[in-house]
Amino acid sequence: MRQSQLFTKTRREAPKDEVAKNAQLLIRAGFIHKEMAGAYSYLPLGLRVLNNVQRIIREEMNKIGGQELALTALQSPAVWKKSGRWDDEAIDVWFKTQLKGGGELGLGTTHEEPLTALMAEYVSSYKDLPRYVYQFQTKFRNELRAKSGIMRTREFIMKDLYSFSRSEDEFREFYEDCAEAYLAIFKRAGIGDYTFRTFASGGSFSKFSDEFQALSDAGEDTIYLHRGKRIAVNREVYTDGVLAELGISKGELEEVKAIEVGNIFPLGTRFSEALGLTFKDETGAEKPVIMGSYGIGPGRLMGTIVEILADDKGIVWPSEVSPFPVHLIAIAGSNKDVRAEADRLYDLLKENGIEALYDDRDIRAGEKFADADLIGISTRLVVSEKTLAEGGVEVSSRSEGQTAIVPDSTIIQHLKR
RNA sequence: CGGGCCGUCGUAUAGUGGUAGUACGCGUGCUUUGGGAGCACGUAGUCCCAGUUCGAUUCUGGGCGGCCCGACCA
Repeated sequence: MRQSQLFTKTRREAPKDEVAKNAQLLIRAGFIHKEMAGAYSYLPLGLRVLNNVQRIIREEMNKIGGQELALTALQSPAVWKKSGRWDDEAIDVWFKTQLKGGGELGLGTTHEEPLTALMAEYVSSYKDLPRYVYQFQTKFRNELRAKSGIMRTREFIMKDLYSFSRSEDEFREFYEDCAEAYLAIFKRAGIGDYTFRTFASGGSFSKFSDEFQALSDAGEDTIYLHRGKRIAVNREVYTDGVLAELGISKGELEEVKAIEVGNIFPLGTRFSEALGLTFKDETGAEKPVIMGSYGIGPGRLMGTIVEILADDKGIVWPSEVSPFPVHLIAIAGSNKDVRAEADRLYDLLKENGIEALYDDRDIRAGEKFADADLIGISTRLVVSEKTLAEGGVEVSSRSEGQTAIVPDSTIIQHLKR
């Protein structure tokens, strides 16, 4: 896309009401727009990143047998009353409203109840299991305090997958598969080196759960980390008993701040029993389905990437999530040859299926470079009088910085490598 | 929900009980053109409602909104 046509603009300064690095940079670069506290719109560049994050997650979920669907955000109280979670005592972040004709309605905070009820219509035999179902859905949570930019908002998209298994062993097997898939996701999203599977509390549903914690001072959580063994423990379950179980001791652990980018946990039969999701086993006995729940917030993951990888000049997107694979910059001034060569290159990239953000604007070089650094597209191509004279294109990566002149006859090969 | 701080052009800031200033942005023109250019002219603002006052952007009260710390966070 031609940058001259992009409706967003970069800003030199961050708005004073944002302190979080992720929000400051994403707003300055034109990726997001704050509508109100805890609610951000995604602008063209931001949406492209969000879609890339979701694509990675979708691919990895499909690999382990996930089936995608989309449940509604509007929630009927009926199913929640069955599980006892309609009560504000049970879930205090409900956004509730009324129908015109009378009757209550909730905006989904999570989707265990409706999906369990839905599955009950289709699952009746052991032959119908196991099943793994997920969605990307907007969640609404009336947080007392939204904070940290896009990390903790009142409206956000969540990938939530639910597993439906016949036995504890079958559940366990998928649980571990999913943990592996999560690590693959965070690796592809560029924060693999910083992200650790972390032993955590199971809250009200089970004894334990696993969080995926990305090391960052911007994090809300404190974890105790054994880097060598890549084992981590959330502070909330940092007890001698847990450490003994994991075979580690306090002395070998470091205390670090981290962002929870994913969480997987067993649900047992808590919801299947409440909502009548059962199956008949081989002997004809009726049994409740064993469930698990697996969440990742794509928006929070996007914010985490910014928090961890950004430098003093701006955002640094890993190639798989970069809004465009290539940022093509023309330093033309009034030189028509440079302009023509940049146009030609832009078309060439397009013909080869490489989408570029093409900075064809009539502004000075310094401003283009500053904007490119801020926006953070992973690969930069520069065309100028200098590169024209050298018979090539200047290529550099946002993360590493060094530049190289690549002959324009081999540029496509070079980029596809 | 407890505590604290804060609302001034689009953005960031200064200032005042009596005509609201600066920078960036935006517009026009000329010059400039590989790291956020220069000059000139122009554009645009005191969150809302009361109260005090001759007069409130400034003081007082209320409202709305925002941020931070804590609590909370399947």
